[in-house]
Amino acid sequence: MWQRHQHSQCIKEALSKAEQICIDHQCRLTPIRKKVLELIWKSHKPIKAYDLLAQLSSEDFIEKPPTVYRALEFLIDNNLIHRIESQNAYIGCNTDHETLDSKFLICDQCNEVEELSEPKINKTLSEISKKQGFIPSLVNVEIHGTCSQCAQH
Amino acid sequence: MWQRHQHSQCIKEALSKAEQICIDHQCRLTPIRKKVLELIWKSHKPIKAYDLLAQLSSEDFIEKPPTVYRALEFLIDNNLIHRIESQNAYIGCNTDHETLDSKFLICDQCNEVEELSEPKINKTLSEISKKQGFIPSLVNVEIHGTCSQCAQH
DNA sequence: TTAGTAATGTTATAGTATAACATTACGTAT
DNA sequence: ATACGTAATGTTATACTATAACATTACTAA
Ligand SMILES: [Zn+2]
Ligand SMILES: [Zn+2]
Ligand SMILES: [Zn+2]
Ligand SMILES: [Zn+2]
Repeated sequence: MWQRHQHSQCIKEALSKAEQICIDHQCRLTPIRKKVLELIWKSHKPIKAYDLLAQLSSEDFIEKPPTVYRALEFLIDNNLIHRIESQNAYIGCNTDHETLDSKFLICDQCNEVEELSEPKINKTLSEISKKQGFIPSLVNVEIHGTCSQCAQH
Repeated sequence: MWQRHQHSQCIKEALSKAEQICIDHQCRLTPIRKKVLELIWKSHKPIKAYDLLAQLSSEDFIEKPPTVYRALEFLIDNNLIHRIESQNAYIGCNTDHETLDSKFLICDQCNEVEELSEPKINKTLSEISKKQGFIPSLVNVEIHGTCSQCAQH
């Protein structure tokens, strides 16, 4: 799914994107929010709220559930991360969003997740919604299966 | 989303479909499973596991979580119901499935849910998966928004 | 029968998330 | 600088969702 890559670069980019978005949205990337975002970006696999909690507590951060859930909520609201509904887990956002949508390929073998940004999906879904007189505000697509890496082995 | 209709008909159809599927799949629609399916079909809104539990306990059924979760698992495995991931809730299946997919329009106003069966969605998603070398096994689509009924008011 | 499997009963606990209220930090107007 | 309002975090408690593990019962088919 992902070629091996300098992953620290991903984190750096995610953080600077976050800084920019916070400027645009007039909100603050506080230490907790930043730390949670970093932890989430440590891999391309979804991470669970209580795993984040555990990692936070091993550093100098408060380790109570509301802390991490608030940070997650903030990051989700600003499209910096997404929730993988089928796993109760969270992953960094890898695309730019014009609409509220999150669309993923989820490998059930290696558990890596890739975000899809094909406008064609949104277009198809939006057309079908309209045909039913339904006005969509938020789209979530989760496709489980086997990624190309895992399929080769 | 739904025209007013004789809803008892929905339940009847759901039950007879379930009977048939159990014959085909060589499994049993036991009293508990049947009761849970009926309770789910009482509306076109998703229902939560613990709400089912409460309703079961008011009748002569055992009211422990494993009971209802087992019934839900059975019904899901046989494509008789689906789980709405964004709500931790369950709803009756309204379509015939060739593949493992569940696709829904979810009205955030009235909370009614309509299952989509457009093959076009599956086709689009499957094409895009393939382009990435991804082999899909299960698709979940949840579109939140406002249904046509609610949009008129 | 009887053995094997499927389904359910039962107890306990794991895992996920939020309510409610107190406190602190920050931005801004005076 | 001070005071004020708001945003963010701290804290405690609890609600909500789901499964593990093992015992018992029901069904099926030699
Ligand atoms: Zn994204
Ligand atoms: Zn994989
Ligand atoms: Zn269905
Ligand atoms: Zn509606």
